[in-house]
Amino acid sequence: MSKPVTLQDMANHLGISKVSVSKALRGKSDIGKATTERVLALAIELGYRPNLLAQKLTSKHTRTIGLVVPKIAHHFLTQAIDAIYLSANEKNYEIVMMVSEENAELESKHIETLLSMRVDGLLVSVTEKTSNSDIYTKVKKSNTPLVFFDRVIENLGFTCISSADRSGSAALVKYAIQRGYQKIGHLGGYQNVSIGLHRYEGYLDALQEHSLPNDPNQVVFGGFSRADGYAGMKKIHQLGNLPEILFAVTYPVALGVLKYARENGIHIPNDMDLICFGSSEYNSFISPSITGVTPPASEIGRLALDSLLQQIESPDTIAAQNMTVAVEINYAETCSKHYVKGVNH
Amino acid sequence: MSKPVTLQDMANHLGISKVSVSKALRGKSDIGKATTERVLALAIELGYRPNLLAQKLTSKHTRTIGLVVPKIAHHFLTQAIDAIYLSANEKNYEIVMMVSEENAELESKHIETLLSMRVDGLLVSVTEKTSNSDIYTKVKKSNTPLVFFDRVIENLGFTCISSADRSGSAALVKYAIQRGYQKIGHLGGYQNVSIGLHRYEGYLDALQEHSLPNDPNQVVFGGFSRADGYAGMKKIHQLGNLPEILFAVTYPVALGVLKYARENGIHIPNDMDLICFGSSEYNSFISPSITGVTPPASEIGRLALDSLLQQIESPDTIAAQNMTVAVEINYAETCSKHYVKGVNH
DNA sequence: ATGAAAGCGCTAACAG
DNA sequence: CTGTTAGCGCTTTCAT
Repeated sequence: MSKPVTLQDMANHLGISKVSVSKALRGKSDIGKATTERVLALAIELGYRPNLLAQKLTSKHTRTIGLVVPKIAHHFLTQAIDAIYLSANEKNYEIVMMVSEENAELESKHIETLLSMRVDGLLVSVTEKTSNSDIYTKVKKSNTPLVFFDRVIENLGFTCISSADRSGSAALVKYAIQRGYQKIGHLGGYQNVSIGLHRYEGYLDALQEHSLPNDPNQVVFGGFSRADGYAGMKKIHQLGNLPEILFAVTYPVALGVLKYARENGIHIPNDMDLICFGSSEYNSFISPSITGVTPPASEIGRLALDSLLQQIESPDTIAAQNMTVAVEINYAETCSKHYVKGVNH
Repeated sequence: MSKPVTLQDMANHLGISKVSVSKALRGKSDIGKATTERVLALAIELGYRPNLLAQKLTSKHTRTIGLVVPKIAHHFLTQAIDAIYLSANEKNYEIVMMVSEENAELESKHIETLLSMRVDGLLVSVTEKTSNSDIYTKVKKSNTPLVFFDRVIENLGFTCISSADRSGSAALVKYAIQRGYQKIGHLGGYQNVSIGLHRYEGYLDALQEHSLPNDPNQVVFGGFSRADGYAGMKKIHQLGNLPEILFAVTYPVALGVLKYARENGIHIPNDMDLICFGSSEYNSFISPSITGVTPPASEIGRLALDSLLQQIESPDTIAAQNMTVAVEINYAETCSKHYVKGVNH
């Protein structure tokens, strides 16, 4: 194992001190031009590679930011992560990503590790089950800036960047109502998770605004995965009395609904129609393609990073600003059964 | 900014030396039980968090492995990455992932950075365009173990783990032939990329085995994305003379074909049929769902990591073993037009 | 323009 | 059982 070349090695070669080598390498103006050039040449010749660990140990900032996500095989997150990496790269920050696998304990452990690595800041999207916020208290104590994105925890004193879950859901459901649907069901997410709660609230807002009854029998809560959608739809089916249209809390949940429906002879959109919060890059290929509201994942990722960097680089500016990013309805094959004059797009 | 607690801080508090604190924290047996407990208690009280940078600088291994991928929003890679993270976590290694964005220069830069971080090993899937292998020569010189996975570069002396691109493609195309298709086209990938080349070779193998002519007019090469599939299909269409079935080098390419076909009144599978290498978790929802061959992404990820860790942990064992993982045909709606007795599954 | 000294936080080696 | 010394590779400060 050929040991990596160090500053001292180069200093020995050139018969100068390692301090001079260090300075030359960093182009400090107080080193002779000739010396600088000799150093640079030798560095290339020897394949010198600075030891980032040592550098970071020395300097007070690490230019590293920690990213914690519940999983990566998830359309929204994948896109957001992509944007974060891209953006970080431009700004010369390194990202260390850890995956919590929807496991709250692992999430804590990862955050601890990241703090131990002395990251300059943290970007986190919480698990479905995070309830205990001890770890976040620790983060606060450590004085490390943190920004929540997508699945956020409010009121902990950290910036939260998420999609306009409530107003977006309301807009979507209102659209369905205008389209002529009256009996609207909801397959909701866990209510202790921000997106679960807010999307449900938006659903209620829309019903209320149009003075439609809120029938608890038309609402089932569960998780955010395809399996949850399947199970939820099963419940609704077994209750008898299908809604005219069902609002699913996420795209995977909607797919689960589609699957259950297909297997049980429920025709979508004829027997029951479907809308959801979220989408997929493959939506236009899916049959029926699902009308829904799409959160701007990349933008959320980028905003979260920007906000974090701002907090890192100018810690004295104003405190945490929450931010909500508008969503857009994207029209597809579902939710188009009832044509209503003037509302068709 | 409250400075993090250090060993020295704790030593001062307790009136002992920092070495004792360090030992106590790590449960070394040569420290008194009483002292150990006092240290542990204080550590919790003060919220001591070891500085990983310092630890890693000291110890010769960092238990960190670098992962370089061309992008993350890609079904296969997403799954493989997932498996790698999961597996690494179990084995107590940290993953530092960097995204090359299909950019060879960025790829080199990332690898340099990772080497500077003194990762114990590297896992890389190369970009579509990687041609210059200088950086890999440097990696060799640095004596850092590296394993290529999925998109690999052979003959550089590194272990390569990939799916059985050639035999899998051949098997798929042979299946189509048995099914009765004769005029088989190919939308191939760049031939300087391992998967592009091998899948094309497999296609040729199948034709040859069945003594079918290899008509260059039925083959178009390009990239691996949906846009490439769209463009490729356009070319084939403009050539007139559609194949009976088209073998697409990747799933996204197949989707591009689907899109072009839909927009141009070509009905799949009636006017032309389609098969591809790869799949998506959404395939069963897509219309028509595409018959193809699915590489075991998770397994490849896991194998790559295992192989790397083995090289890291016992460097003296035998050299790089390439490995190819068998793929399975997954039957869907395409490639089922010609029913042939005894071949239907 | 150059370098000696000190220190970042931690651990290994050796003494006592 | 506990502590001293030395050093990981680098940078900052302060002489020269």
